[in-house]
Amino acid sequence: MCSRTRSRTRPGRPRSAEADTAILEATRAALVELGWSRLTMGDVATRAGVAKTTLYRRWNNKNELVVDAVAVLFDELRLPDLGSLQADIEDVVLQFAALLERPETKTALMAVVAESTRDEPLRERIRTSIVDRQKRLVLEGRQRAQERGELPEERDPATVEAVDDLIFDVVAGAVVHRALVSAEPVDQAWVQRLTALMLGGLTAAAEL
Amino acid sequence: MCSRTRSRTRPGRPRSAEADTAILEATRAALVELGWSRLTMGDVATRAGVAKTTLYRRWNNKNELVVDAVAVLFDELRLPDLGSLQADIEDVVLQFAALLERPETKTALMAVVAESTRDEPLRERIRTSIVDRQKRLVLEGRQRAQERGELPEERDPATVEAVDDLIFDVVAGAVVHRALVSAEPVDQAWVQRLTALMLGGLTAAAEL
Amino acid sequence: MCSRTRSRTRPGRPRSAEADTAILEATRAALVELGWSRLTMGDVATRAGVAKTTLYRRWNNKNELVVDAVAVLFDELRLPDLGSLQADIEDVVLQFAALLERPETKTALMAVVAESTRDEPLRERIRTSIVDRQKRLVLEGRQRAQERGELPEERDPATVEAVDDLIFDVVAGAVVHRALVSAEPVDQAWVQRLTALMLGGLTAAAEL
Amino acid sequence: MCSRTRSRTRPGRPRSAEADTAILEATRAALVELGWSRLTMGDVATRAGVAKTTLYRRWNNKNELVVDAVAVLFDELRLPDLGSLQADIEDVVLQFAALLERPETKTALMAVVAESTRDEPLRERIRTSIVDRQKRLVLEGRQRAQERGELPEERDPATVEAVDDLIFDVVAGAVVHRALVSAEPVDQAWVQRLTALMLGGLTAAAEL
DNA sequence: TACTAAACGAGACGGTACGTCCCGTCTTCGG
DNA sequence: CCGAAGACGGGACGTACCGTCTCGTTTAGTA
Repeated sequence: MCSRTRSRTRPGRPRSAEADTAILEATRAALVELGWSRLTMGDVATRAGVAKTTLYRRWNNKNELVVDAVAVLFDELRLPDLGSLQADIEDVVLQFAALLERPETKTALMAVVAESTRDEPLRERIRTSIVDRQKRLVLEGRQRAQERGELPEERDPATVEAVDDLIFDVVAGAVVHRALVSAEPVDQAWVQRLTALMLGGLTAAAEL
Repeated sequence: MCSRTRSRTRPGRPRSAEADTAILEATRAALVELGWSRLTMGDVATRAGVAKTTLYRRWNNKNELVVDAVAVLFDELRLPDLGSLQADIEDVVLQFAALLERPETKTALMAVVAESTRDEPLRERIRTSIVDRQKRLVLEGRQRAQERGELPEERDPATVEAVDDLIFDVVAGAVVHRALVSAEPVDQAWVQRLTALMLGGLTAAAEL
Repeated sequence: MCSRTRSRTRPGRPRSAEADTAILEATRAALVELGWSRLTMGDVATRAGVAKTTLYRRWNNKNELVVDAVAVLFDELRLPDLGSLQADIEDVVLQFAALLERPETKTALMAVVAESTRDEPLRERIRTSIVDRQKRLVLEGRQRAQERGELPEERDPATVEAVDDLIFDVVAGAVVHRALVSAEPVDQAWVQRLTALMLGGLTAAAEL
Repeated sequence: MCSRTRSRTRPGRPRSAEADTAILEATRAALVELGWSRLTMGDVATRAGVAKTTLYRRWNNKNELVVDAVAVLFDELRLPDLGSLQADIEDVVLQFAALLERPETKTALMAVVAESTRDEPLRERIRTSIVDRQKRLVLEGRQRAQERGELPEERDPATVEAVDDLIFDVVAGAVVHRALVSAEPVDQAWVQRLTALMLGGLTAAAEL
């Protein structure tokens, strides 16, 4: 009945919380300096002042470690309230672009996604640690826009979710593609065009 | 007669053309079976019935080899003429999605893009071998739509190019993101929504 | 009354005697199954149902543990009284050979001796736990033979000790070398030859 | 018919002979400094200016490497001709004792013998590389002694071999046991006693 | 009966070496 | 000069144990 039942305190020496944070910080530092492919577990361990075994006790491989190390950066994204949906979106897209410019994300993100095509647990970890967590931005933005009357209310919840997902893929995908594949700057002008295209599409679709 | 002749037929044994195609095929086969990260140069050489030296004589490293092996697949994309822009786009997007579903592209594409963030020559090779070659689809589609009157004529060439680039990043980015990051199916329904969003946005923008 | 009492019964929980015997038994079992080099402290601890800490509280390292685990086996050697020195020696040599055939001694003995060449405390432990304890057999045998008149009395105690030591090294060394280095069977015929050689040499020497 | 049939010249780059000798020398140096148990493959490779893989390409493990490194030292043993069998034996036993005192053999020999109890290929390697090669000393000694008339001729070849083997085990075993187990000096006095014991035994046995 | 102090199990820790895999280069021979 | 074969120096991998440590939990004798 009381909560003491489940795994009160595990026997043995508890894991060091300091080690966790030191490792994640070291991983980000190594990503900045070396990039994904030159990052090694041994180097991360040395930077963190930790034994290699301590890394492997917590993460099965380099990919999962890097996902966790990078995931936290995405939580910094904030949807501002600048008065209009267009402005809010432009701001958060620029935040996202700035994040993708950081060397620790730029190289790591694509690499783990590439690996995830062959690694189901990794894909799941990416989804829960990064993707799903950032969908909140789309959800928030749409809800606020509807309250403001900038977007029409859509009743069918399945349609709502489908549109949210579409927006997420379009915005995130376009920014990533622009930044990493096309290797062109994600500047204010481009962001304005992207946002206009998308909002135009949304309202046009709603009027049908 | 002049000294240029030596470049016409160099002395010694000429390079085997068969080796080239065997290597690229072997690379694709290895990608299918092993994925990017487990693919090794030695394995490709063995599959191709070729010595490792022969690989390195033609490509500097694994990344460039894989780009060349995969690039040719993208040339299969064709913009059909189904009568309406909407239908044409939906068709080519589905072709692109099918291409991304193939294991040899799925795993390789993101990986080389990831590497390219730290490797300028590789980025250049990706751009010329893959990216720029596929922009033709956007160009073709827009021109044909304008001829049909489905899209308004835009006079300023800089704007034209900017919009073409935007469309390319949006469509390619969205599909890639949907397929590889969100790991959701790129099915007819989703493609219709994407196309509608985009065309809606384009016409809305043009009316301003 | 005086402060020496604290050494009689130390405060705190006393060490478990069961643990001691369980550990030594587990060590022998592990030697049988795995041999010296694959035996690990963690494995012994698990077999004994004991924590690794408990091992290290009692023995400084693997070598000392193994010496203690094996030493007790040597105490089983008994010099029988079969009526003649030749017969007595043959019997005890065969006992010794049988002991060396057991997998827990075969693999462990040479290994700890090898380690002892670089580890003075270990050498001392081997000497006191094994070597010196078995010299009793030579001493007993010689004394009994002299009482029986099978060997002449030697007066000089230094010579006596030197000869005892020589016999010990010759017999033990020959058996070990035959069994482990030459890897030939220590059978009745060989033991007879060895014993005859030695007794012949001893009487020949005494006649000089 | 011609000798070219068997493996004339294998394809590919041939193995470096310099690497072989450098590795064996480095192994002996490491044995001197570190002893058997602290010797590591990586360290040997570094000393030899060679990659670890080069070691593993030639030897399966540390044990086999050490056997080969040490074996050559035993070939230095020479049976001198000092006029009498007793003197010859004493001399070669002292050579053997001196060899066993060298740090590279002292620690390594027992260790590989210990390992060989669980490793049949290793035992075979020890036998062919070391043991059988040194039996020549016994053979030579006996033959010369018979020519000189110091030992009676024995006709039965099986008996001859059995006695040769016995002598080998007795002498080698006694010296090793004295030096490494008893850890007492193998000095002139002790060697004289050992030789006398053995020769006495041999002649006594022959007279029966 | 409670206190105290050591022993206990469990298991995380920093560290070292392992033996393997692959890299990209080189050295040989034969075509 | 090309190509196969394969050895080379190098570097990272992920694993296995080492011997130590830090927990919370017994288990005595003592107060």
